[in-house]
Amino acid sequence: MARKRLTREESRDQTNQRLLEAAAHVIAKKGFAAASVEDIAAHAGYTRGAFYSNFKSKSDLFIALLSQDHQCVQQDLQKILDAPLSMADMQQQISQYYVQVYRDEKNFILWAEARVLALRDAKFRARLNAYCLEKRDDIASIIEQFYKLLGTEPPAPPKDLAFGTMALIDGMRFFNETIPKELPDEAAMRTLAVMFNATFFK
Amino acid sequence: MARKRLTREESRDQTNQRLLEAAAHVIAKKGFAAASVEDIAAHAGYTRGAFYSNFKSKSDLFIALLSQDHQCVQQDLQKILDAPLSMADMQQQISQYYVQVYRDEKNFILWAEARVLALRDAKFRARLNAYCLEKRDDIASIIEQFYKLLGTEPPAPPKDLAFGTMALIDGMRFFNETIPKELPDEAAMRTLAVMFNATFFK
DNA sequence: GAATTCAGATACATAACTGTATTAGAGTGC
DNA sequence: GCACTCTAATACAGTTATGTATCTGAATTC
Repeated sequence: MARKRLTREESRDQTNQRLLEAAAHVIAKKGFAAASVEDIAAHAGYTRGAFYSNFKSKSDLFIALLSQDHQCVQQDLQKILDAPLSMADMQQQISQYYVQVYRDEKNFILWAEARVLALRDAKFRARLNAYCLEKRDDIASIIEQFYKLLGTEPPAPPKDLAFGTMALIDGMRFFNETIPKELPDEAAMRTLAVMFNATFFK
Repeated sequence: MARKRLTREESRDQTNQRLLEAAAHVIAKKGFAAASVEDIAAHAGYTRGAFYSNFKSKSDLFIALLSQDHQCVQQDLQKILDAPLSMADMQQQISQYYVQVYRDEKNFILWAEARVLALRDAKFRARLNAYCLEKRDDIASIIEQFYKLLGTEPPAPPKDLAFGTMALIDGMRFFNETIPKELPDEAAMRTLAVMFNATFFK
């Protein structure tokens, strides 16, 4: 099993990526504030030296992490959104969205953490708001497209309805994550479907 | 201005209350993890000694704080919920609920923080879930009452619809709090009204 | 009013984290 | 293969937190 000798750039990228992965893990587990730079570096198999040589600060790293995840998710979602829309799959699209926005529990926790951070930290808030608005606009454009197809007027500005959609999805996901016994997957999905059907097909 | 001489119990209660208020302030400002016991005690005008003589730990204090706020909010909400229901005020009740669940920004942040903590800490989760279910059941019972009045079947189990209601309200509040420019109060309320009307009056 | 008890202050012993400055060692270019 | 340049390790100095153990003074009890 000959290990390839890495060039500087490859090696640096590898370290960078490992630090990001470690950060995702440690932050999801302990929370952003409680996750020390040392923790993260050690979990990636490095020391603090490596950390500071790759990132300016812990915030910096977290933003890089979120940014990477956001790009990744947006790409996946784009596929859903790009598919030509028929009224029948609206509902299916929504549940697909629900499933895909946060790929797994870890990512969900990461973004929940980030949102809370954003309440306090203006720099974070600016970043997250940008991502949030990207998503909102994507969804708003689906909604517009949908009502054009339907030939009727939307019951509220599409952008606001998009916020509503995101709010509902995020909120239900939260309950589903913290009280799965009371709100299992199927119940969450069914309720989402009922509420979205009602508001969009009314 | 003669200051009343306090009995031991009065004095202790006062300290306790001051620590709780200080904690609310400091935790909302810095976050639970970053708020040190020293911070909190100092902000209340005491030293750490006072803190440890009143609470077992920081978690302990936070739970006491949340518990107190929950009781308080539940009382207020009970008044809304106890008012006899007519179909016409359903919508008004909901926007009143929206306004009252978190009395101000500070409380909103506190609960957001708590929810994230709950994702990691089982003890916290148990507490918050209990509060959450109390609210859900209150809302579910309004919904039931409402459909009885209407003489029709609800489109989904009232308890699930209640989760949906809470999810939507919390989620919208979050956007309204972090991107007020994009989702001002009126837009948030109007969208909530549209979505709730659709699902409940469909 | 002396003895006691309890709230809260102070002192202490540790532990952990931060960021920088310096150093070692492995890629790179001539 | 020698000088150089970068990545990551190490050493260091300083800060901030934790919880306990002990002490003090004001309330309480008799």
